[in-house]
Amino acid sequence: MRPEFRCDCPFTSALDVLGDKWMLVIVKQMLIEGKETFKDFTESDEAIATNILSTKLKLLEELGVIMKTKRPNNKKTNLYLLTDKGLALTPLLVELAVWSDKYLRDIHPTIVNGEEMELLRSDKMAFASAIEKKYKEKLATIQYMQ
Amino acid sequence: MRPEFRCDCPFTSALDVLGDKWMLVIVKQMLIEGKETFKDFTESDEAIATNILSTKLKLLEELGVIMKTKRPNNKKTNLYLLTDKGLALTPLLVELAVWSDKYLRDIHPTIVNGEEMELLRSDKMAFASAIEKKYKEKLATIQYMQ
DNA sequence: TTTTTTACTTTTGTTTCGCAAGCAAAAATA
DNA sequence: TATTTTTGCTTGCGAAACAAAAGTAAAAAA
Repeated sequence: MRPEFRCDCPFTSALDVLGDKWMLVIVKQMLIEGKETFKDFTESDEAIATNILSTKLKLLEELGVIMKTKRPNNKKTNLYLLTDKGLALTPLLVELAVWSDKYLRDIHPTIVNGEEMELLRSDKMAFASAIEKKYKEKLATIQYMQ
Repeated sequence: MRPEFRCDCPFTSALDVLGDKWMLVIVKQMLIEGKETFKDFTESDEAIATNILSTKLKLLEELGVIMKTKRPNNKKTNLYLLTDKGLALTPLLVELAVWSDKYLRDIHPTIVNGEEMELLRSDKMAFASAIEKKYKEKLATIQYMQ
């Protein structure tokens, strides 16, 4: 796997890999919404098509952003879990949300605005740490093939 | 202009607007590489096609991320400058570079690795502040139609 | 006055996206 | 045990986005 990088710029190279409509949305669904199975993703608000989901999950796995595994007692359902490389995208996702919160409300007034946005506004690093910690605890708790 | 948002999630909404191959690359070229004119962009490492460049510049302007203006003594050449909304993308760009630096080198070894990466690694917020400050100083210095 | 530069648009592919349908294996149910 | 449902895909096809090449028109430079 070599996603054909445009040049040697670190900014651009990240976008060569993540810069599309779906890659970071899938990571967000795993990190924030706890989605783990193919089914989980298809039932999302964002309504991703199954062929695209399939393609992107493969890409994310090849990149090492997610791992594909199973629960010990289920041979059918695949479990998709974030790796360290995937979890390291948390600060990036947080910056996306911070920018949306500040600058997108004028053209998209229905962006969610609940209590959970308070911590994001007052201390984005604490917000990032909290969701990272939560995900790591989950990884330590659930059973899956390693 | 209403870029058809998939849902009310702040993460996803940012990606509805910025999640493609070019939007953030153009912002980066302005912020980091000082590109200001159509010509400047066409001469980039990333080699954007002129039709796409034209479309994306329009989109960025409609979004309020950039402004299109001219120098007082030149009726031909357009000047593209970042607005506050565009400058506010600095922390996001910095996170992209931080992640590339840490996690993309194994599959893309020629990513630039000069002295400027040191500050990024040791203090990313200082790095972000430095480039934001530099851009603001430039805005205060150059002449353009307001 | 002619040439060059700048900022595009147009044309014509090609690739990616995305809906709908289909399918096979595993799991759940009767 | 047999049948139905669930899960995780793949396939086919139309639509949209992307991209290379060429063309254009106005301004600036020579």
